[in-house]
Amino acid sequence: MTTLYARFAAHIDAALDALEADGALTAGVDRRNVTVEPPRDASHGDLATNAAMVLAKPAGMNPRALAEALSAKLSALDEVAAVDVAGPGFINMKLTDDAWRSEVNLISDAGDAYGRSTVGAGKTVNVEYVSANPTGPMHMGHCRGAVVGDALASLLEYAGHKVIREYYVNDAGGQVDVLARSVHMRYREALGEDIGEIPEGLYPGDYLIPVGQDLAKQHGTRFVAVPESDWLVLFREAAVAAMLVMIKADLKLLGIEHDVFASEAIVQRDKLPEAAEAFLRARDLVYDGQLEAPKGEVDPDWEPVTLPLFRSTQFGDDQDRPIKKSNGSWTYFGADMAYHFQKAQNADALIDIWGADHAGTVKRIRAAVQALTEGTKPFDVKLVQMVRLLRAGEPVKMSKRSGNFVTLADVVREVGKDVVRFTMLTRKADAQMDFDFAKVVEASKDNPVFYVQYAHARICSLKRKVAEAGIDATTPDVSKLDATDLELAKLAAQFPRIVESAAAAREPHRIAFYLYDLAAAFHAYWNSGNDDPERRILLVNSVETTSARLFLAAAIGQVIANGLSIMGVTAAVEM
RNA sequence: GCGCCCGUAGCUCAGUUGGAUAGAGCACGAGCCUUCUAAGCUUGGGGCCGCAGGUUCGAAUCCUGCCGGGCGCGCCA
Repeated sequence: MTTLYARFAAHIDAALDALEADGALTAGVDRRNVTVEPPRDASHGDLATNAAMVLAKPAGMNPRALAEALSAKLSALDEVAAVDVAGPGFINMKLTDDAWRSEVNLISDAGDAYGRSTVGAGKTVNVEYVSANPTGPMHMGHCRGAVVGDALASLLEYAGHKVIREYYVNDAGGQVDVLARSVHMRYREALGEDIGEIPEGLYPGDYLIPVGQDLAKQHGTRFVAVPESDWLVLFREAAVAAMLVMIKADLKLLGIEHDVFASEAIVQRDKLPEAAEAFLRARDLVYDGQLEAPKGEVDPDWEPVTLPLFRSTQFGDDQDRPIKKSNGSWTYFGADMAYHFQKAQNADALIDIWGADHAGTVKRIRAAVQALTEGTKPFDVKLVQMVRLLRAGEPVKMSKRSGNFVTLADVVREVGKDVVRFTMLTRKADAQMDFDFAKVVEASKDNPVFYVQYAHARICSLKRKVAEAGIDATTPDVSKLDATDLELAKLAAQFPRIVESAAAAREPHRIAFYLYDLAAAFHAYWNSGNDDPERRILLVNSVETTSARLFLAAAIGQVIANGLSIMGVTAAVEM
């Protein structure tokens, strides 16, 4: 049994086939833009399709005439009560009540699979997210990308993709050397030396103290008075490993677990950049050349240097990009390019979640992926905007220098995983957002986290009440659901198509907005029982109506729970 | 100087990839609690969708040019 919207998409497709067979429609016209949607204005009916308008032009036909022909076919369907053609060629359908009742049954039968889709066709998508430098605990700056990436990964799974959740560990650059030097100071400190203040430019955080202590325990004084070159690699690896343990623990607080932690150092050790360079040189996409001096302000230190450059301008970038530095080591871009090359071997599509401050590097990586995969692997970057932390309306001050940043662990501890995750998904990713500690825990309609959770909890409480009242609701009869009840079913029935469109657009926030709408509709339904006791769900003198409405409410609760599971938020049973 | 993102109600934001009369919450006005949890519900007012052109049956959505805001801009990560 397919869901209602999927079924009607198939009905329309079949009707168009029939029209082609009759010679009433030119064969072979592209149908990709044909949609089935609820009309904006409910008075137009339950479902609308733009098929006639979209197909008329390429078929060389009059849209109204095509609409009439198509509506004749559609009106023959059992589930269709009425069809009319409106405006320039919209086909509006009113469905029978039974069509909607059967969807309630379907939700109940499908349970936590309701809304799952196969549009992903099992294609593998690699979602790379977080990828914070392994130099300290996670702070709030990383949080939104982590949640958006994780929810997007779940959403794509729900829509039928295979998903690889990946974290790229930048353990090869200068920053991890700085980390290693910071740890070396903590190591000496652990051996009893008075190191005083941690010097400017090193990481001052206390979280490095145990790392130094461990190294002291393991190696004693061996690395105190020897040159840096003797200990740098060892200390770097130990420090990065320790940082990753912390980061994984932080991510776990948010319910996030990656499948793959890919190391930049290993990318370099395995000579992947060399392979990528050779691949590109063979196609004349890497050459040795000089970049022009930047326009605008003149930098007196500018000197032209010959470097191996990737021809990213051929793929729409503003200038070609160096893949190696003048000292012969790889640039960040050079390694990153090779890393994406590797990811593309094991996936059909790549998605990166980046902070908006990296917007300037999107073009070059896109160019590189296009060049290295010869255009065969779709690649998307989702940019995630900054979150402003507020406490009672006042911005929370953060200073990385003093180590006084707000850690992710602190925030999760204060407001909870569910609140953090849901809140991060209440804006589209590329819009800036405020996170106010007071507001996100507020128990009011103003707070979507609470509002959606509350709807689910209410439904659970209802099940308990019905049981307490001694009503046997085990054999619900959906024919007892009237037109008012079915309005809720209509909204619930949209969940599968919301999932598909959100997945296609890579926009998990749409699930959050949909759940808010569904919760609002349920609360309104519930409250209508205050004005009119006949509209209550629990009616002690009518077992049939009670069990039917409870069945409907349970279906709404199921959809809310399914949506929340995509977001990684717990569906509260009571509040 | 160039590139990217953004501009929708007084405020915070949605807008189903081009559909019909542009929506929600807050705030403001008016109703509603001996309750299946009022932790809310119903209802009213409020809009040149930044501006000007273009594309077509049809534009908040796509294209071009301006105006305004944010971010970035040679070998950092």
